[in-house]
Amino acid sequence: MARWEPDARGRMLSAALDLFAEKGYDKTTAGDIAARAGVTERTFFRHFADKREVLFANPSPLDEVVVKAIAAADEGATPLQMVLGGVREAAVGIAEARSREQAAQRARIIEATPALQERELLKMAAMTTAAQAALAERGVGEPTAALAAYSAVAVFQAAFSRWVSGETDLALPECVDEAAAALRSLT
Amino acid sequence: MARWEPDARGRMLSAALDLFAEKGYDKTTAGDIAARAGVTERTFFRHFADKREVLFANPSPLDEVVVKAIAAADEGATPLQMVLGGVREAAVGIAEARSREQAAQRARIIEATPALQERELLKMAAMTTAAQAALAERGVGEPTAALAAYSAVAVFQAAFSRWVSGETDLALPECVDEAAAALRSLT
DNA sequence: TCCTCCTATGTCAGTGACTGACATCAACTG
DNA sequence: CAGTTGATGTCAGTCACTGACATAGGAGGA
Repeated sequence: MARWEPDARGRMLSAALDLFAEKGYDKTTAGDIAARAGVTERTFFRHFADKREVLFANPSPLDEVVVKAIAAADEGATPLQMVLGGVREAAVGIAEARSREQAAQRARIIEATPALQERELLKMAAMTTAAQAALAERGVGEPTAALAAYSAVAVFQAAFSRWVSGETDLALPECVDEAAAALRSLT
Repeated sequence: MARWEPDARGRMLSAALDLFAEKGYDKTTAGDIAARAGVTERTFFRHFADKREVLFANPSPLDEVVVKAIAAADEGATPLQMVLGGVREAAVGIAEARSREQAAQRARIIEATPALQERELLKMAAMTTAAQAALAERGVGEPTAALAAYSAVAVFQAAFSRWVSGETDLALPECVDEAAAALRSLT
């Protein structure tokens, strides 16, 4: 028999979600999460760099997915198409990992907490920077790369918030397509 | 004679800048800043909501400037022109309040510290949201308002980073014009 | 002039996020 | 079977921040 119950990380992940939904992020201490997961606070901080990260821990970070997709994109594609393709794949990954309801609950928690919004913005900025670098790798020049990355991330955010809102029956990747079309129709 | 030296806030502001530049943000405690300014830590937190805010405390927040400019914009202007006008005025305000060297030092500190990047992103997001709302007030419809606000803020960021980089002799407002032109030339 | 309220600050105790150092012990490895 | 490893526990410590209460100039009125 193992010395400890397996999957401490998974238990902490769901304990955190539950507690944040029950009491709110601010009123939940790291110790609360650890206790519900049956570990100590110290163990919590060994798995997550800080309390916020428990909400942003992804098995396959979006940056990586986007970067790989850009590297693998068709030669003939425009820069914007390359990033949008990457963003779409990230969307597929998210939809596989979480149900819409789970994503919505997470979004509600983040929306209620400025500290979490900051972290989300940082992740999005990281995605933008990564996409920009990946475009550069493909030979895209500088004003274009930045703008394309920035716009595609904007599309992703718009699509995600629409998907989560429940105003549409579309799946997340289709929401990305829809938002990308909206972007095109502005030029 | 006054009970305390006047302008405690101003002293804390410059003490913070100095210490961050000397030792770095992380190794500077709120108590250090307070001590150098000749006040107590408690007083520091009465003036600034948190340690990061000391770097983001603006006499006239950018949001307000942008919102006012959008409200006062010409009837005939396009949404993007309205926001760009607001962003340009914000640029004028910044250039009046700080020298380029001061802005560059601040930018260096922020760039070295993820926690500060998060806060900056939050401020930019707030500016975007405010601009979006101001556009709505002027009757601009929804997909357009969001995109225009988002793009104009992107222009602002590009302009600011170019101004601070020292690669150009242009003043900040002219950098905004330049970045806006670059945006136009993409469509 | 004296009294009173107001305001900016000081003082102090407390909570919670995180960190470093060290101990423990099942499981693996040879 | 002895040694090593890895995930965890334990504990003490630092620092960001907060609430409650005390203090004393200064402004304004009686």
